[in-house]
Amino acid sequence: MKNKEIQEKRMKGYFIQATKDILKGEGLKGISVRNIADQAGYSYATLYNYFKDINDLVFFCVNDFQEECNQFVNGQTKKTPKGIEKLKAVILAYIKYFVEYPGIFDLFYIAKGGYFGNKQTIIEVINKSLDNVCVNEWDYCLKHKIFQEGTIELLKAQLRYSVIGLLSLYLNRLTPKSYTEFFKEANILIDYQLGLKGDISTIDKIGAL
Amino acid sequence: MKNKEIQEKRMKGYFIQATKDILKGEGLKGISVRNIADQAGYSYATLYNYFKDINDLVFFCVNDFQEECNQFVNGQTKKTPKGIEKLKAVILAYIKYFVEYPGIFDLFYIAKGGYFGNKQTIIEVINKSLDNVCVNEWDYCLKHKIFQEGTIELLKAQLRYSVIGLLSLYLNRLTPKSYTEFFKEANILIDYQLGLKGDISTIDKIGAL
DNA sequence: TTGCAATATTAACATTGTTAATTATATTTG
DNA sequence: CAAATATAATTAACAATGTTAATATTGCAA
Repeated sequence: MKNKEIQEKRMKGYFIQATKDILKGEGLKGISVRNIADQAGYSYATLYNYFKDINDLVFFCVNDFQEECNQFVNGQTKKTPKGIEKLKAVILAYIKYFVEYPGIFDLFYIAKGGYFGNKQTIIEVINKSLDNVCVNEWDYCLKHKIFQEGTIELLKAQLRYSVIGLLSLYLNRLTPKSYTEFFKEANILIDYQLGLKGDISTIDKIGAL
Repeated sequence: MKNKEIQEKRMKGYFIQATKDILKGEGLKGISVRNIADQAGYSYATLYNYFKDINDLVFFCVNDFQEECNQFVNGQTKKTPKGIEKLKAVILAYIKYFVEYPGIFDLFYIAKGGYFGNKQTIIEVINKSLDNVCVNEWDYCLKHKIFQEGTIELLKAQLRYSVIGLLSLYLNRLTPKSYTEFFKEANILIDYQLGLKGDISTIDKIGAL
């Protein structure tokens, strides 16, 4: 009974790994049952012994990618000293992660979840994705009274939405046209929202500076 | 020679109308060559006599929908007196339009443009979509010095991105779960960004209130 | 080793976009 | 007006997709 479970987990792992590789490489458009099965070294129908359908499989990757994203952001920002500037650096690193892997952005924010009303946990992960990456920084801001608690909630929401929108337009609509422009736009936006670069935005922030 | 053009335009119109009807009804997932052709009263292959491929056809709808959106917003807000409150009302109406027609949101912001590097004009329409809807209000704000010019550009960008992000999460990920919650969230967000509801956000806005 | 249960594979189907071959329609010309 | 030609629409066909059913293979217990 235990062996069975181990083997099943292993098999699932092969398919999930194959799916992740494809997503990071070719992106969502490279995803197909046959492609995944090929990459995993099995026949396409075998996949259906372990996953209800292809969406079931694909959305298994979300947790892993969120974890990877966290580590990526950590690596990029661990030397940055705590504070608003670090918060900004974390958000920019988060953005960079998805620019590097647009397929993962599609998976998180673009692909239709459709009928995974059951997979509420995965939706939760996606919804809290940016907050999750920033959690330590927000805590720091709260502890050091850089922002008021209510303001933090507003900023979280605002950043969550605008980061998604920014990435959507860039990855989907090539607007701005170059990465340089895009990155500058991201900087301006975050600076403005966090009250950096002389553009003092809220009374909270006036107190903080 | 002229007849030919008229007829061709008419034929294109039939397919475009069919596509628009499907997008407004079933949404993007209802779009298929055979479905469109059925609705238009022709065979599926006939479509290829008038459009290079299905994307070519679909993206023809963008202009019409943007126009329709403008009128929708106008109808919803024409009695609102000019000023920041009207700007807010316009943005909310814009959001409502896409909630009513999620398929159009998909078309504008979610569907992959992929290889329409040529269709730059359409990307432009999409990118300027919200600015376009708000143009009169921004003019009013500028003329009446409600915001400084630089601030307006920042606010435009910020609103553009966050509205797209907000709609993405709601329409794609059912977050927030109910329309009521979603609408409240939208209100809070816009209030905060525009400095309404006592949450004075920028020095500009302090001057304006 | 034989028989059974679990698992993997091939075959098959329906649906997609797209192209080629064919038929029907319109237009031009004698 | 009738025949020839050009134009436009349709059907047939193909490759790729997701998914299921039928078949083959494997691993294990008696």
